[in-house]
Amino acid sequence: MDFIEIEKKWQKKWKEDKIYSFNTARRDKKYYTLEMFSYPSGAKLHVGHWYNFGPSDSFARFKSMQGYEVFEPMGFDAFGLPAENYAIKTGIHPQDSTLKNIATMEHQLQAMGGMFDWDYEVKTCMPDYYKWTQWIFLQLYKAGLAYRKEAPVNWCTSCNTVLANEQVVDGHCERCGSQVVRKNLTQWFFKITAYAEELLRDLDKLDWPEKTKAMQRHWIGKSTGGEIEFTCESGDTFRVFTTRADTIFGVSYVILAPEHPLVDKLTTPEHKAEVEAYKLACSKVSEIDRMSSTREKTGAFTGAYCLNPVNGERVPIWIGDYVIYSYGTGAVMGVAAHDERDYDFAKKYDLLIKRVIKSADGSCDDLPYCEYGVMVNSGKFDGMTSEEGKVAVVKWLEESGKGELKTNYRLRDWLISRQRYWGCPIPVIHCPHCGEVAVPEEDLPVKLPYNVDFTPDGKSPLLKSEEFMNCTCPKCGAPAKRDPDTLDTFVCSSWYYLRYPDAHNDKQAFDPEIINKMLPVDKYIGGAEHACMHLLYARFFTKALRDLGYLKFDEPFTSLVHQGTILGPDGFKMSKSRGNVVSPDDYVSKYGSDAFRFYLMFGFSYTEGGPWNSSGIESIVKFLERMERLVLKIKDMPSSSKQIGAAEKELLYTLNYTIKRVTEDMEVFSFNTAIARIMELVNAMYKYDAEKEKDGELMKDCADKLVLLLAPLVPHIAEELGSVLGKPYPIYRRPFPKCEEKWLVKDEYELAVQVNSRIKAKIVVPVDADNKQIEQIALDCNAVKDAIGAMNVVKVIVIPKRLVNIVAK
RNA sequence: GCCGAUGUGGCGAAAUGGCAGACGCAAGGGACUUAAAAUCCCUCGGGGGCAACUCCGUACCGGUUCGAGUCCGGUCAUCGGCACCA
Repeated sequence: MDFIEIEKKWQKKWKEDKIYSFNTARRDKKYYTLEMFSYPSGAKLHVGHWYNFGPSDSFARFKSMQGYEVFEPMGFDAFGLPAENYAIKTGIHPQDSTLKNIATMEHQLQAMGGMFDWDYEVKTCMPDYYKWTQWIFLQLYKAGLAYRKEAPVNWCTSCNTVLANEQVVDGHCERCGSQVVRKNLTQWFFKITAYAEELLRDLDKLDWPEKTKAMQRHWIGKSTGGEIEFTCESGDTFRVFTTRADTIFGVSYVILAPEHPLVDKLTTPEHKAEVEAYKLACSKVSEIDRMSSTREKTGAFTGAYCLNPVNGERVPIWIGDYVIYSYGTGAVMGVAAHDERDYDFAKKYDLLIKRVIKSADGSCDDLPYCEYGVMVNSGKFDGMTSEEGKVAVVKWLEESGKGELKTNYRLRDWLISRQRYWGCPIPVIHCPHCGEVAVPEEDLPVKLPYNVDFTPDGKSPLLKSEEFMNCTCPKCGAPAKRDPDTLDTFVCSSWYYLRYPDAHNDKQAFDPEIINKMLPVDKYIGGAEHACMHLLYARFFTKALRDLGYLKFDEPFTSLVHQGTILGPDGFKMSKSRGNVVSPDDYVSKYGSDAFRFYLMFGFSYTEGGPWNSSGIESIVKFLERMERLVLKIKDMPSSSKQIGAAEKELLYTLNYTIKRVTEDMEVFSFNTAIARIMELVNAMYKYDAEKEKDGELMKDCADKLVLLLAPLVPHIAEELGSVLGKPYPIYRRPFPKCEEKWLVKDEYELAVQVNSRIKAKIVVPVDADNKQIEQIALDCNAVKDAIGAMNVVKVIVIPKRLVNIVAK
């Protein structure tokens, strides 16, 4: 069989017959399978795309054969930084390169032979899509979920431009090598923190990998404690967040983040120079480095003091880079005796270390003592446990308005504005009279202009486009300016799954009636690297749009699977710079798309991935040919039938066992074991074929079922074989074989007998034997008797279907 | 650094706490063939033994259990994420 030829043949026919069109009349049987859409940064599909889409498509076909009306759309996440950088380097416009890449990828995806329904394709960079991205932004804006505030960006002083984290290498600009600093700009945010609690709580109802849920939980980072107000000698106040209010009598100093707005005000003239120098140094250190717990703690004294609200002690105010402005209140109290970091800091700068917690049993007197214990040197709280004290202290402070119990989240609001060209324009107008004004919905989309100078020179590229920037205020009609920033591409990808089922609606982002039937997504498949960002943002969008009345469900993705990563043959992540990139095209053109996806499914554990190794693909081709020879041979057999004997029973057992296991394995994306079972079936059929007398009818039934089992995995080959056998077309609409349990029932089975956990014998027992009988058969066995010898049997453990373990001494 | 994961033959990998290595690849041997390819059959973790058999073996150290690749504690190594790559 020429795989390449039959793939062409069936793809042509499938396309002509439009067999993969989603049947909207069967929405009640819908199964929405979604693969994370691709980013068209390279011109071609890479192995990772194949590994995501090929097996997922096989899963979708499996669901289809189970009677579901499968919805499997495809599209492109088309805005983003790489296209812009490519343009800066080559002069090719991002729109041109992106659309060209998309065209190539569409072509390749079609050659893959997936059951994607292209009628629902979306491309996020097209106005008919981003119009609705802007509309959603406006809905969130009107609901108070989008706002502006100052936030730091990576800034290259030489290129005079904002840099993405990936463009910063060891604190220096990847393009020109100069030092990168952090600089504050006014930026747009989505208030995802308003949903922190629900985003955390609803994780419990999702069928997602536990590790992904754990990562989101940590990312959201809920902690309960108290917010406590300190008053400075200058009269200014600030708040600290602490989970250990029980240690407050031991405060040795407080630390503000270097970016804290009070710093400039509080710093005394004699400390000004030192503080300024320290702030500058901090602006050059990345946040990841700042959070490192092994890095030496540094700080600078402001010269100012505040008062400890519980005992009026005079406390020095420092700044230090281990305090992050965006987390909590951007200020912490330092309790040197009971916190590692604070202890190191106090030792280094020779600050007060005062013990206020003792271990409950007095067993540990070393400092720092970071465990819970009993309060001492704490006035009226002496003797109270930490657990009680951390609440009691805050409640006491609450009476004087100086404290409150508070739940804090590590989760920060989502920074969505980018000072870049290739993204979705933000639909806001800045009017000198009216201030911030939302673009009226009827004026959407705010189109991204084509002719824009996007070379980096310190300004948002759109700022340099007169045609784009100048407009009139929708409220007062005065000349006004558009917002020059574009949206983070994660905004575009946070709702595409809502657009797919109603992709061509030009009146609305989506028809609520349709999507409330089509969503949530039943199976979402994509990389684990999205665990915290994309997957959290999409959940946030769903919840926000639900609260705005558009959606009737709480979560976008009921069930989630992460495919693993295919690494280069050297075991490292594929990258051009390493030169270890494997191109799927070479294999696909040589062996065909079926063989290639079959190999991807057989050679790796789907959720693990691993280093690429091409040696197995030839063997896959051999297997497919061996299977084909068998089917064709059976086709020409006489249809004689015969009394069911031992050989037939064995074949029927293997057939039905295979069906059962393949069904279970496909359900959980265990493609490699499903294929292993199918290989066993083929081996069993060959074995039966060697019998002198055989049942032609049985063989034909086996062959038909074999082809059906293979249909999701190698769709073109199965379609061809199905057609050769004279079976109905298309094969993916035929029911998946069902296991007939009666053939799995055996009269007896073998199990192992251990003596002191070492296998000594194999015994055969009747299938209905109870534990007592099994025990007796085991003890009667000669090999077991020899092994026990003169010892006494202490205990016999019988695990039916598994083994017997005899404990003897 | 923090968070999450992974570690099993020469290789890809299987194993609801129950016979480690299913299914394949590679390798070796054999059949068919004038020959080759293709195909088919057998062997295939390591040590010891003529053999029956026996000992060791799932990164490393320890623990729980009749029984641990699997559970618990610790160590090492590798990978993913850490908020402007997506």
